Parts: sequence; structure tokens; C-alpha cells
Amino acid sequence: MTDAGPSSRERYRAQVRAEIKQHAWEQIAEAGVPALSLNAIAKKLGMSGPALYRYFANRDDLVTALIRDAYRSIADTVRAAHDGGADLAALARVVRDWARQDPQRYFLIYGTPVPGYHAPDDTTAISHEVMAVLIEACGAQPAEAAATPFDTHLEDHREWAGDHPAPAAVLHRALAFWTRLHGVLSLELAGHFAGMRFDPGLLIDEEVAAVRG
Amino acid sequence: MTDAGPSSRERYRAQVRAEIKQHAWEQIAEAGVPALSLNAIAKKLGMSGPALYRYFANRDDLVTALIRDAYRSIADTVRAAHDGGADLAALARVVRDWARQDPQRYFLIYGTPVPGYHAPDDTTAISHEVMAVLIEACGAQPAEAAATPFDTHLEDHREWAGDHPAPAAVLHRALAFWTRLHGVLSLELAGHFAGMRFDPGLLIDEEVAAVRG
DNA sequence: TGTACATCAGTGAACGCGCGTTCACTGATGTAC
DNA sequence: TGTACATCAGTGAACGCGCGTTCACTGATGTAC
Repeated sequence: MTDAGPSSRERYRAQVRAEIKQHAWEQIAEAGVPALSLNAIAKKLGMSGPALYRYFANRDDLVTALIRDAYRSIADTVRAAHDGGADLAALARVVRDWARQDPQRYFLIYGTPVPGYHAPDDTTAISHEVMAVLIEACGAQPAEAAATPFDTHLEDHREWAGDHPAPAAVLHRALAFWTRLHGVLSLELAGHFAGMRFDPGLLIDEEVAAVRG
Repeated sequence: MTDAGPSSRERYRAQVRAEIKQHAWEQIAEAGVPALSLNAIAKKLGMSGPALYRYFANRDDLVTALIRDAYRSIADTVRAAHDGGADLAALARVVRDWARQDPQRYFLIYGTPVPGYHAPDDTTAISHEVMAVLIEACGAQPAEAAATPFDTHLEDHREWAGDHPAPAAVLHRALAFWTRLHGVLSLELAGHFAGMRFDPGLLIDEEVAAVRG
């Protein structure tokens, strides 16, 4: 006999949990997080409302799981692209594609925070994974220019980079890459370029290409 | 007799409307837009719920008024700073101060969009006012570098700049300024730099200084 | 200046709604001997 | 292989809640003669 693996009950549980999340994402895509309703999900699943409490302790618990999955997904996406040899330009495109595939998922992580709500600790750990990849990617290309005041400032504030040996200039590049990408992308997804007809992808290309210009 | 001016009833109306908005902002600051409740506002004002319908047609009407006011406020702030001689660096600081003064007001405008909701037309007009100021500010300093692909792209997509005679390179700078500022600022306000201890203001300084580097 | 009338701010009761969540239960599924 | 028991997914009724919104009304305030 090989070792057990998940029992059929466990597999069933995992499956139903996944279906619940699936419908939750659909609701969020349609009307945003505030409109997410346990009862509505249950109805779509063809079960009664209270049944969901077998799978999630409460509404907040479900939302937290979704947030965790979203972080996990983007971290894996970025990591995979990096391992596949993607440079900064390619990484930016990968992130943009990931975000446009489900804008509300992007906003769930990087959008308007709910005052008072604090994400669980492990999600910040996952977001550090993303930064770690970016730092690696930014370290690939040599730093040329002289140290800026912010570089110097970063020398004294680099605990967040963990044990990464990258010089401050590299951390600076990683931050610039990330904030520039987010700047264009979040405005694009929010529709703030709606009237303007230019291609935000081109702007992103040049913004990230000019990182540490 | 001098001309009439607002009647006392009109002045009263304006005053109560202002008080309602005031309490609305407080609620939003505390728990975000979704938590905004007409009944709760009425209670704080010491009046009954239905009374508010004398001043706003419904909840959406109130939210729309808040959005409009927020746009108006930032447009006036930016315009005033520009007229006062502020350069790009100063403009960035002014916007950041405005945003930090009430982060949820910033997010009401530039944060997570509610799928399906469309802001009234005049708000996009006001947001164009902001862009107009930025274009003026970006035109002040001479363009040096050669035209980039995005510059060329913008030549054909510049209707949004209205009748502004600025060259595409200037529009490019204005967009870069705006997206870089928003990129750092929105992540800062959302708490994504919470663990890291660096000063986002310094990062913004260098990001906007490097616009068109 | 005084009276008659119209305007309109605010009240209180009531509406239906959907929400999250609890509880005691039924019945199917898996486990142990 | 068959029976006895424990586990646990799902149900249905019920809870209290606060929401937005309507309606018919009272009473104060401003206007016209």
C-alpha cells in the first residue's frame, strides 16, 4: 500500500471550498467586494446559506482566503516568469496581464484599503516574495549612476529586503519598478485613461525601461 | 436695496447640506465608502432618517456629490499651487499632503472602482483640469531627449489634451509625473510600505525629478 | 403693521429586503471490529 | 462480509439587524396683500 493521501472526504471538502471561492470571485468581479454575500453564493451553489459555515468560519474568513490566494497567485506568476528568464520589461507585461485578467482581484490586494482591516501576517510574507523576485531581477543589470539621496536613505532602511545582499541602488530600482508599474496599471484598470485613447502598455514599457535612468 | 443674494432658506439649505457631507466624510474616513449610511448620518445630525431626502435624492446622489467635491478640491489645490509658482517637485508634495490629509478621499477618486458605476461627466471634466495644470507645469521645462515610441504614439492620441498646443513629449512628461506620483502615493496610503521603514516622500521626490530623465 | 396663504423642513410609522449567523435536526458516508 | 457506531455535510426555521426609501402628517418660516 502506498501512503494514504487525502481521504475522499478531504478531497470533497477541498473541492467544495474551491467552488465557493470560484463563485465568490465571480461576485466580486461583478460588483466588487462589498457585494460579496454568503447567502448569494450558497444559492448559486444550490445549497442553503448555513451550509457554507462548514467551509468558512464566517464572511471575513472567506475574504481572507481570497486575499491569500490572490497574493499567492501573483507571487507564483512573477516567480515563474523570472525563473523562465523574463527581464524587467517582460515581468511588467506578465503582471499587467495577470491584473487585466481579473481587475478586481488586483484591487483586492492593491486597491483601496478598508480602514481598520488588517491583512493576516502571512500575506505580507507572500508580498515580500514578490519583492524578492523584483530585487533579483533588478540586480541582474549593473547599476551605473551615482548614489542618490534615496539610495543613501535606503542603506539605513533595508530590513524589509530580508537577508538580501543587494546594494541599496538595486532596492531602489525594485521599488521604482514596482511603483511605476502600479501607478500606470491601477489607473488603467480603474478606467482613468478611459477618455484618452493611448495604449497604457506602451507607457508602462517606457516607464520600466527608464527605471534608474 | 442691494440685490437679493441667497434667501435665508437657501443659506440654511446650503448649510445643512454641508453638515451632511461633513458627517459623510467622517464615516468614510472611519470605515470606507461601503459603510456610509444615510440613517447613521441623520442620527449624528440629530434628525430622523427621512429628513435627509430633503437634501439628497438618495444615497447615490450623496456619494456623487462627495466625489464631485473631492475632484473639485484637488483640482483647486493643484491649480492654486501652480499659480503660486510651484514646480513639479512642489506639486508632488502638495498632492501628497492633500491625499494624506484624508486618504479615503483620495481613494474615493483614484481607488478601487465599483464595477458598473460610472462617475458623472462633469467629474471627468474636472479631472482634465488637473491634467491641464500638469501639462502646463511640464511644459515649463524644456524637452531635451529624442522622441520615444510612446511620444510618437501620443502624437496620434492627444485629443484628451484638449486644445493644448503642448508637444507630445510634454504630454508624456505629464503622464509620467502623474502615474509615478500615484504609484508611490497610493501604495503608501494603502499601507503597503508599512513594514518597510523608508520615507516614501523621498522616493516621490526622486521619481518626479527623474521624469523624462 | 397685521392677516392669510403658500412653502417647505422635519417627523414617525411603516415597507420589504437581504444580510450574517445560531441552532437543533436528518441523513448519508466512512471507520472499526 | 456484515454489523454498530461515529463523523460530518447539509437543511430549514428562526434571530436580530440596519439598510434605503415611501408616505401622510405637523408645524414653523417666509411671502403677498
